[in-house]
Amino acid sequence: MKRVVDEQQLVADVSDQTGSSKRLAAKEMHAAGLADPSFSQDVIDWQKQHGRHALPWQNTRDAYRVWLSEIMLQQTQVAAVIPYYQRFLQTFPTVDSLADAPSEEVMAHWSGLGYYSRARNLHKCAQAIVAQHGGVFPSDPVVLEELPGIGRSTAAAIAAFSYGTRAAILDGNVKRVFARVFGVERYPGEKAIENEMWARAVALLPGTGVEAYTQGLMDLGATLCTRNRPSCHRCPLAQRCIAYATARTNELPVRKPKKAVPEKSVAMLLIIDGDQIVLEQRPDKGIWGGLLSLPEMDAALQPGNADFDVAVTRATAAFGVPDSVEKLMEFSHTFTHFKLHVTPYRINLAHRLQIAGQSTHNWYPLHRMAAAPLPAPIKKLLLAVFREPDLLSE
DNA sequence: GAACCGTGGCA
DNA sequence: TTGCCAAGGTT
Repeated sequence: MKRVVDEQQLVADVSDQTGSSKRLAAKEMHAAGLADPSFSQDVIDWQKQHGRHALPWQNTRDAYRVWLSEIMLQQTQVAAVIPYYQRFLQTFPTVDSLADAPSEEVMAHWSGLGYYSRARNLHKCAQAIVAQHGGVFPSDPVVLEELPGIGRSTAAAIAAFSYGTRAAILDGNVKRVFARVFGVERYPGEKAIENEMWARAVALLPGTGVEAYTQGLMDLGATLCTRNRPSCHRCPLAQRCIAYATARTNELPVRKPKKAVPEKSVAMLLIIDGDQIVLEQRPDKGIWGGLLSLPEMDAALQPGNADFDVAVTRATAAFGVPDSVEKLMEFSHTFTHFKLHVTPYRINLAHRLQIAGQSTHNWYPLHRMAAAPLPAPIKKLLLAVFREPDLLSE
């Protein structure tokens, strides 16, 4: 009798999009009938036979390696991560070595991978593991989730792969698989839909074998249940998939509602003296946070304009007297949420000042560009200027 | 809830 | 070429 009451309460909890009863609701969903042991069994059987078993971060229970891979793989595809993961691990083989490393070296090893707050949080997290956990990653996802850069899904993945802890992930792969299998008709980014998916993720967990199950869900999403042209004929879940049964794999999951992206413009200065160039440290907040980049200027200023000359003089004052200013080829870089137009100027100095600039601006030798913690498009620009300076002149 | 935070690949 | 997307987390 009480069970019936609980289930009715559960329905209320699930439809209630606010409040702190989400996880309780997720557990209750199990009793409500979302559980289905054959689901996890099908995933596990498929993973063992057809899943991926040779990725660089697999076949280990070293929580440091698992953690590193999970952070790198956030919003990033496997193929892009592999070379970064291998270089990173070679330089920082243990959590202690990473915790002790200088920030600039950590950022340099992340340069080009994007979402740089991940690298800063990674460094902070390594130091927290050493300082607060004796250098050992916790096996409890609730404890892991307290660490910087680790959310609910990443905590579960680390705990499952490192320690076999029975915890549910909910990443882009799982959302896509669930949206199709269960015929979810609304955008999975919506909070209510995401809560519903978390409830399913928890209810569908296997009693044992959470490692193969978790890896299987990821592998299904990455190799069969892809965004375009999914390979349903090879999918172990096809016979229970609503999208497949109704020929709607192309419509599910529902796409994120798109919005117009704003555009910004900026001028960047290549202040050059011999084989050295001025770089500035960007603040942690904002785009390219924590990386080195070029000094910037208002893009509205144009050469020949007096204000332009004033701005250039001011920007270079700490480093020397400008001799020539040459406009280089403009380029654009599109981010997830805005488009940036860049006008680079090459400035040669007539007189290099000996005094050091502020600590945020420093001379860098050109031969160190490739190893510097620079944003990808800026590194590309500087390497191009260094190798083929004439190609970029206007 | 919504905005913010990168980059490279691919259709 | 442009648009869309990929093993999310933080503010």
